[in-house]
Amino acid sequence: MNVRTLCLSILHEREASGYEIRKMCTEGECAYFVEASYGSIYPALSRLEDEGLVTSRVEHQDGKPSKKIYVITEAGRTAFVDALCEPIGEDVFRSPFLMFARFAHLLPADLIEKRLKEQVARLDAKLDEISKIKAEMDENPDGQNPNDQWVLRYGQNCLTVARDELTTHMLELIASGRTSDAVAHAAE
Amino acid sequence: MNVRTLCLSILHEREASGYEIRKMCTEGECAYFVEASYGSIYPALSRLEDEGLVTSRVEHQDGKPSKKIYVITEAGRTAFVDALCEPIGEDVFRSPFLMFARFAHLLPADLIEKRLKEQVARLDAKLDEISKIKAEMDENPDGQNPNDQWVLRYGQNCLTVARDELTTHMLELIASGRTSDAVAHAAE
DNA sequence: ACTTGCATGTAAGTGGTTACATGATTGG
DNA sequence: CCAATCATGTAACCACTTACATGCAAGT
Repeated sequence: MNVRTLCLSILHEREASGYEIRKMCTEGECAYFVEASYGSIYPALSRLEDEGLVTSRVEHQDGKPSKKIYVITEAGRTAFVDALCEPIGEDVFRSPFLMFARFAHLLPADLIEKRLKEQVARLDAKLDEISKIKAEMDENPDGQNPNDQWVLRYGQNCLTVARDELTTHMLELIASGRTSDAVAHAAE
Repeated sequence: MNVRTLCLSILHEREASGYEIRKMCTEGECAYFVEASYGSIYPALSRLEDEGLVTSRVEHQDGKPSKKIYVITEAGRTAFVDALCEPIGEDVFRSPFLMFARFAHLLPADLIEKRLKEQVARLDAKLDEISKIKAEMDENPDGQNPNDQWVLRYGQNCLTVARDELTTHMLELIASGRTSDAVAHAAE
């Protein structure tokens, strides 16, 4: 899932500027399974333009800086569908949290508790975001991507079990941690 | 979760060679949430040695090439615990599969079905691996990491919902796809 | 004869991120 | 007055992957 294909996927649905694409990645409907920074989006877009997969036009706005709006071409649509037909790459799940959990017993119990609560909060925040997007989609269901609901529900369910796992089994991890006595002792 | 910390985490539990560390990442108990290649492990280990966080000894074997076994030092253990105390980085979930699902309606129904089955198979394979590791741990429960069970269950539950989501809602995605008639029509 | 597994390592390439440079406008 | 939002872009850097180089032994 390179940024190039990501841009094509967004432009497949609507025209957009680099700035808008970035926003969609961090806040939009697919925020929880893709991400990209300006430093990768802008070069990707100009490369796509060189290859004729998108075209651009500059739109002047008053009060705001002008923006460069990219539109996908027929060649771009074809290239995107071709990319989708390729075998699907492996999903990547890299979890600093699980690394922490695996070695929690080395740390003081109160730190473990703090980190676990932070993790729950993070999952809740993501779940809230998905709910918000779902609500928005219910409000104006005009000609939108038919599978967005499907993807959103998938994410919601995965995040929900993760959250539930965490809350119901928190205490076990905390209990594995060091008491403040043991930590003080180790420090001697 | 850089490879450096990954190496420290493994060496914290047992001494190992670069080759063995690689195997643990691809097959071992944490295979489903970390990964690393030789090209990153070997340089990381020699850098760790330069910094005095690990030491190494060469072990000659007959019939097999000699191996360089790395052992963590006290400084290494401290550095690792210090790293664990840092705020936990965000979990990364990059999903080419969800990108595919989101745009499945652009593709022929039979291709969608094929890809979905592949994805189920992949999830099943990962679940099998976890079960196998769990079984191994039940067989010889000698002084092993107390939180491995916790992490394994977490992964198992997350993968299981993903699998169940997929199997129960497969047909919706397939139905959104193009019939072979429509595809033939589009090709004209 | 060929592949697989064991074992170490390097060099080139990739696919990004972070930080910087720039600048106008709005809101607190 | 400062921060944030809108908006584009580049350059330096980073962490990692892929492919290559090497070699021996056991299994198929």
